Amino acid sequence: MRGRTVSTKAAARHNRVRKQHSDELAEDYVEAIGALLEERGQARVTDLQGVFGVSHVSVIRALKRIEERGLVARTETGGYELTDTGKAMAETSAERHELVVRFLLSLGVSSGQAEADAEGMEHHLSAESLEAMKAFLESR
Amino acid sequence: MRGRTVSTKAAARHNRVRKQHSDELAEDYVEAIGALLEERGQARVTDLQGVFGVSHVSVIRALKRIEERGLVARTETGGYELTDTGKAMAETSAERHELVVRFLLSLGVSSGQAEADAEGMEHHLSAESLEAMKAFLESR
DNA sequence: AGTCTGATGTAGCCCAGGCTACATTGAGCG
DNA sequence: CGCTCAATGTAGCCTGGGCTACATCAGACT
Repeated sequence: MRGRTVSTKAAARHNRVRKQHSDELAEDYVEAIGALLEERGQARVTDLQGVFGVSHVSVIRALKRIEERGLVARTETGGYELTDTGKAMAETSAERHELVVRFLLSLGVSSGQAEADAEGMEHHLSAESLEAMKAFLESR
Repeated sequence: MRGRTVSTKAAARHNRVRKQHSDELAEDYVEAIGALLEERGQARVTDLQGVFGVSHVSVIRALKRIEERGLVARTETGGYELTDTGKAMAETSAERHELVVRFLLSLGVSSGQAEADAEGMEHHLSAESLEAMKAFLESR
């Protein structure tokens, strides 16, 4: 039942997961900004504060770091827009999210739970696993 | 293709994911300690340092927090053992890990990648999704 | 006994992601 | 014109998870 080995490979995996965590926030932000731009035509600090349920200060600081990474930029009107890199990331992110949700739904998971689980999982799936999920969806 | 709504529910999900992250380390530690105890009969700071590839200081601090949460306890000989709560968590954790790996393998994901992805995903799956995966495995 | 080495622990630093409390700024309105 | 209020920004603090550098401490081996 157990079979897992306490190997040195665990260290590499552990590091990979930590790195993924540091990317999650950036992905969540570009995804949210992309959605806000589509729905409301603008993405401001206050909007994002509402989305994530954190203080406006946390939003500002997060945006600063994400701006430094070249994913978003300020507009003249005080809002935020996505750079090309940001747009690409938002698109991939949204597609991946959709895929994971559809996959979970096809397994019989309820809609709300599929959304919630996808939110957590989506940053930890390799291209290989995503392809496998896609193939599975197409094969049914 | 998009369809996602920037709802207030996003805030709740976001918070849930953050909480999961704070639990991940604890789960990883009890899981590793469980495996070490099985394989070597002891779990010391140095062993865990090797497992996770971090400094012994990080291990000590993590263990301190985990000890405060009642998951592990010091042995007379200087090592660590699992409390009943810790044992239960380690067991669930290991079973869940196994399940996720088997599930990914059954989708056709390669063994190494399944291991790696499971490591990241396993902390973000609800009981409902895990059940769905189990059902899927049994139905084939 | 003395020394050397591995394991453990402490002090103190960094960064990210939270927070509250306090400024500033600008738009709308009486 | 001036007031108010919402949005934004700054200062400064907390926690968790990293780190290096420096102390112990115990056992092994001359």
